[in-house]
Amino acid sequence: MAKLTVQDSALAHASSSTKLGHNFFDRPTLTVAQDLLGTILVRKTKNNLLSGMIVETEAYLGEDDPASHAYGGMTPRNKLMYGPAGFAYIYFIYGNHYCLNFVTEPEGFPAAVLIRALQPSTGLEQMFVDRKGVKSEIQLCNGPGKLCQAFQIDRKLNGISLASDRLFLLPGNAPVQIGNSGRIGISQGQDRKWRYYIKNNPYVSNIKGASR
DNA sequence: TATTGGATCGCC
DNA sequence: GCGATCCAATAG
Repeated sequence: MAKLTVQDSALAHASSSTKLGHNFFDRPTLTVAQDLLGTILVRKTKNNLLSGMIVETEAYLGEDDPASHAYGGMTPRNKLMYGPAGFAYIYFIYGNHYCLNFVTEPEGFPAAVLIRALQPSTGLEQMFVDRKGVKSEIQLCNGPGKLCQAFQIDRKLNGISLASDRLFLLPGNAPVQIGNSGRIGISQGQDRKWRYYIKNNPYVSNIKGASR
């Protein structure tokens, strides 16, 4: 592992009291999606410590949201969305990529927040290895599939608790300016402007036509 | 069992 | 702009 800075060491030894806990996630999903902006995602593997600031999220909310996996009711795949808040829901998409979500709201109500982009802060050297071919920091985590590749997140972590030491969140350091828009890559539900991002942050995913 | 299309990405 | 590539969900 690369040498750690003082700040990285603090991440590595984050106590359970500093992590965002169940009561952070067990709230209205649109609130959580916005409050996640500026928080720090931490990933620990056997050999690596990785972290980054969340700069873009999307909310998927209820069985009547036509863009949600929970649209039309519970299935084996979306079952986690109905479970208690504070767990990771990770799925495989388009035959190539994983997407990371955090389950929100009380048990029984299906909802989650998709993490769409991060500003990487720890472990960039390893991220460049895993994101083969990427040239600039900007491209490491500026998309939901990209950040899963950079953070070594796949189906093995599906259902993991965010109180675990392998994947957790720390509070942000400063308030952020929030913008919003329709969600990306969906064919229905564009009337719900449930994508949130940090204004003027260069690590937000670059989608043609999406507002900045 | 077969078919369809997807909360994406990277190359053309 | 389009193909890759796998799998969940649904229909038959």
